[in-house]
Amino acid sequence: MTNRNQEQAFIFKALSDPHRLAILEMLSCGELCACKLLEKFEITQPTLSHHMKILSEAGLVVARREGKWMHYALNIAVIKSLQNYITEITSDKAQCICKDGGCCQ
Amino acid sequence: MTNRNQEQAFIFKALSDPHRLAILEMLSCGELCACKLLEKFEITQPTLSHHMKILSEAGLVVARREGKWMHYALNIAVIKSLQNYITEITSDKAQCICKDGGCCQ
DNA sequence: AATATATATTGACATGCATCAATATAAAAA
DNA sequence: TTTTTATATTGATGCATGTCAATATATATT
Repeated sequence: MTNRNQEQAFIFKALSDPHRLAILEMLSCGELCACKLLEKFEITQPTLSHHMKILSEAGLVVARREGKWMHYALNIAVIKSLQNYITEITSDKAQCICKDGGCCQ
Repeated sequence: MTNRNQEQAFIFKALSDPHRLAILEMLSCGELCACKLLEKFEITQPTLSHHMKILSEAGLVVARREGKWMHYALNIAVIKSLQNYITEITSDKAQCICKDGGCCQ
């Protein structure tokens, strides 16, 4: 269990809530104000703030303050990196434990 | 917040544990026996069984019994579908809430 | 300076989760 | 049929999480 697995597990945890997935979806074509996100969900403002903190700490979104307002945008680099990680760990490799010989044959 | 988001959130939750990511990685080049997985981690047998159940229920792995032994393999279709989902929700779209006009400009 | 507005933090609550020891089940071997 | 082996289930424990009401902070407006 590598460090990389732990880092990526943390990012997957941020993605493991349907509200947060919907938020990312809303950000997919550009930056949005928190107030705009809040309009679209049946959650309170503190709950939205909590979700945005989790997405930010995972690096999935970047936050920008503009006066009173917070603007959030996708962090495409982190998303692409996650995609690469999924591809890597699920692709066949030359060296692999399953080629060590069996314990139960 | 669509049904799709809820389904995929469930899959991301299965991916949000470093042990489970390491298990998927071990399965990346072929089917493995539970006993072989167990050898490689500092967890008890019931804990491994718990993790395999979560991965199975998420559809990420398929289980096959052969006598006393359980063999697990990646379910590539579900993994590909997850990849597509990530791409979809994070790609720019023609119709998007962020083009509705602002609440805070 | 006082007020209003947008967002963040705190504290509480109920639920969920990773883990283990103990036990149960399933299948093979003796 | 009894024993052994591989895996699953149960129950308990400590910790994390999503949610809200209440409050605090930050910024703009008057």
